[in-house]
Amino acid sequence: MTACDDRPTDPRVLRSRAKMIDAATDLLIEAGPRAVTVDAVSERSGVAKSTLYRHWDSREGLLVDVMRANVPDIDPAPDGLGFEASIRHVVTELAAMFSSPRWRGILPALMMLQQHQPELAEIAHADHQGKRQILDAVLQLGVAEGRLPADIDEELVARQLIGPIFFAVLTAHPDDDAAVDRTVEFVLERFFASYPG
Amino acid sequence: MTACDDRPTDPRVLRSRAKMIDAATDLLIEAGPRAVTVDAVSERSGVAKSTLYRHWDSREGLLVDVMRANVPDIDPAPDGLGFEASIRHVVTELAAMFSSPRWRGILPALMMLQQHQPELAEIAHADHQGKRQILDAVLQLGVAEGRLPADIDEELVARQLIGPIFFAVLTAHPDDDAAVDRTVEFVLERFFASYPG
DNA sequence: CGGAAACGATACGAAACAGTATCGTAGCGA
DNA sequence: TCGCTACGATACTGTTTCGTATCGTTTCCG
Repeated sequence: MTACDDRPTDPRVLRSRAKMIDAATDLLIEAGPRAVTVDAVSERSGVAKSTLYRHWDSREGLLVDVMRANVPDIDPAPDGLGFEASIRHVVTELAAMFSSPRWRGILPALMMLQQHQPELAEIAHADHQGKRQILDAVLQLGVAEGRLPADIDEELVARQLIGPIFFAVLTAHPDDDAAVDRTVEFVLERFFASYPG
Repeated sequence: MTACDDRPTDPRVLRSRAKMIDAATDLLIEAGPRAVTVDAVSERSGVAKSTLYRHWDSREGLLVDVMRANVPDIDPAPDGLGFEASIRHVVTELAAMFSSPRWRGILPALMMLQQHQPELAEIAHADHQGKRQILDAVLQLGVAEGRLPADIDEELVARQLIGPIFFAVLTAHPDDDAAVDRTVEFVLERFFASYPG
């Protein structure tokens, strides 16, 4: 008997929960958080409203789990790849994450809602930290290889690498996917130019 | 008799309009766009609901004008300042804009709402273009001074300069104002390092 | 197979919200 | 001062939305 095994294993629970989160996610992407109403989620998912309230005690709670379920993961850089290839890998991975239509549709809502909902702010912050950890590992690899100064400020470098891509995604027209690719190339080019090997 | 002088000059119109936009702005900043309801704006502003519908034909229209009224202006770089001082000026100005509590409270809402409201997307785009024009002028000054290559891609450089600041504002904790300042310094430092004079 | 738990369907209440309508009042400008 | 226009107050309709309650049915799991 394992401790803390309070995860639901009943397939009925998992099924209905997944259906509702999927429906809510679709609504969120299609028409924004305003469209994620209890009735709309119930209708779209085919799950009864009463069931929804058996899983969450309010609409807010559902929205929190919708965000949690959609925060994307990225692959950390494989071991033994070397600094330059590793950082290329991570930045490219991050750019792909930001460019994915799914996350593009959700991220702005998360950025806004987190302002007035501490629970969502935590999710956003945890996501941020998770990605930072992966990037920091690569930067430390750069230090170990003597390519980066030992006293490098990882936070500032992270902003320098991710900021332009983040900015491009939130401002560029949705059809202009090439913009992000160009930005990635430019960012990396300038990064290596300023920390020459 | 000037043509196209259809701007309302009646002080009553200007007064009530300003009151409503102010109230709506406060609500938007305090609790997000969901809180900007017709009744709430009416109550908070002290202006009757019927008057609100004399000015706008829907809640959406009001929200559009709220955004329009709050898009911040920045000072363009003064003439004769030279390239390096000019770009410092513009980037600092942009950072101050992003850091202002007012715009910090509104920008995320604009970023989100623009996804499903073309009118707001236009406002965001026009704002972006306006700032870009100011920055581009400074970059062209750099080209004229021989500090930047003539074939410089202004869009990419703009993202490089603004992206990290934008990112810092939307992710950093609201109380950490110093983070933006550090980012500005770092961005400029690296910019001048990679385009040495 | 049989009990327990989850689900579906639906109805319901209360409040919020958008938008309309009416009418008397107040303020502006000519 | 006088007419026109904007405004305030308020009531009202219809819809949306949240959240609760009930009860018969299905589904899982031991």
